[in-house]
Amino acid sequence: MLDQARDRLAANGARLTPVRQRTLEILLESHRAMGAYEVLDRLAAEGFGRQPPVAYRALEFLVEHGLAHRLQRLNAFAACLHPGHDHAPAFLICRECDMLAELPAAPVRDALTELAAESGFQVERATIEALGLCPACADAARP
Amino acid sequence: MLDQARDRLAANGARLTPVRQRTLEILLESHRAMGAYEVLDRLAAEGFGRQPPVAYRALEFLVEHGLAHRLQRLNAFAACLHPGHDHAPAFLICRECDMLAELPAAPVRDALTELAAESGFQVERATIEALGLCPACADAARP
DNA sequence: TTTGACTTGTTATGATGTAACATGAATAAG
DNA sequence: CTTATTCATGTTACATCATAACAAGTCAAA
Repeated sequence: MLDQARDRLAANGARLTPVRQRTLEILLESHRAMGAYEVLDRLAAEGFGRQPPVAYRALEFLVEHGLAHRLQRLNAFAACLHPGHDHAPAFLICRECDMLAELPAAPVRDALTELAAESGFQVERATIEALGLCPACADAARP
Repeated sequence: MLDQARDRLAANGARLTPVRQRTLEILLESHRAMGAYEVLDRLAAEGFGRQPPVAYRALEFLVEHGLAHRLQRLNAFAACLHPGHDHAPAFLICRECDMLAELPAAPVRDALTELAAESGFQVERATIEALGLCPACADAARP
């Protein structure tokens, strides 16, 4: 896995330095979603730097090169535009103006639940969010 | 909209107090995704408390009662289990053990992109994450 | 009208993330 | 080989997001 990673990086002119490699190893070994500070603790314990940017930079690098993923958690709020029905919509968030749209996403959600069930995973809550351009900002961006 | 909200709450034995109502109004007026501290600034400027819990409590209340949504952002990392193909999988995250699974989600993603396109929204990146129980933890939970 | 549940506010702290700068290592140009 | 340049790593300091624990006030019902 590491050799494979090194090759991919070399092809892109990027290097798998010690911190980066160790960071990747830590993620691979854990097989879990890890917070940046958890990774940082491990790195620091092994003699690497103990300040947040050390971990964040290594992680960002791995994500940039397709060797790791960044997962999500809570961070912003918006009024529900269609209260009343028990709904769990998908969100469209404009990266320019932060405009928010809610999309009925029951089919998408059901597909996901079913797909997960095939591997024995019980979905309790699903997050479906898209980042992109709303019609207005897409128009404004066009010449 | 507010009357409707008040009715819904009354039916549940919950009250739309001034802070809560104003918080909902702020979200509704903005039509955007807002950070909790942004909401807090508005509340404080209007004579409500100026400490974080004031906003977080009101927001949490609205979310609990289906009047607002909580959106997401970056917060955790995991090794990519299938590097190489240009892929943007869905994630299954076990809430018990943080185990992570990647699911090929191209169909789900395409459905979302198409659905969004119907309202003129251009999807650039989509986040599909499910929280629930992995098979092992589901077994452990069973008696 | 007093009890008890709930609401609002506070202080304090924890958790997450980034900007800006100094130093050191690797690579490429001469 | 040596120098110049780029890239990596580490630091300090700070910005942003979130919650725990407690005190005081409000409201409805017994």
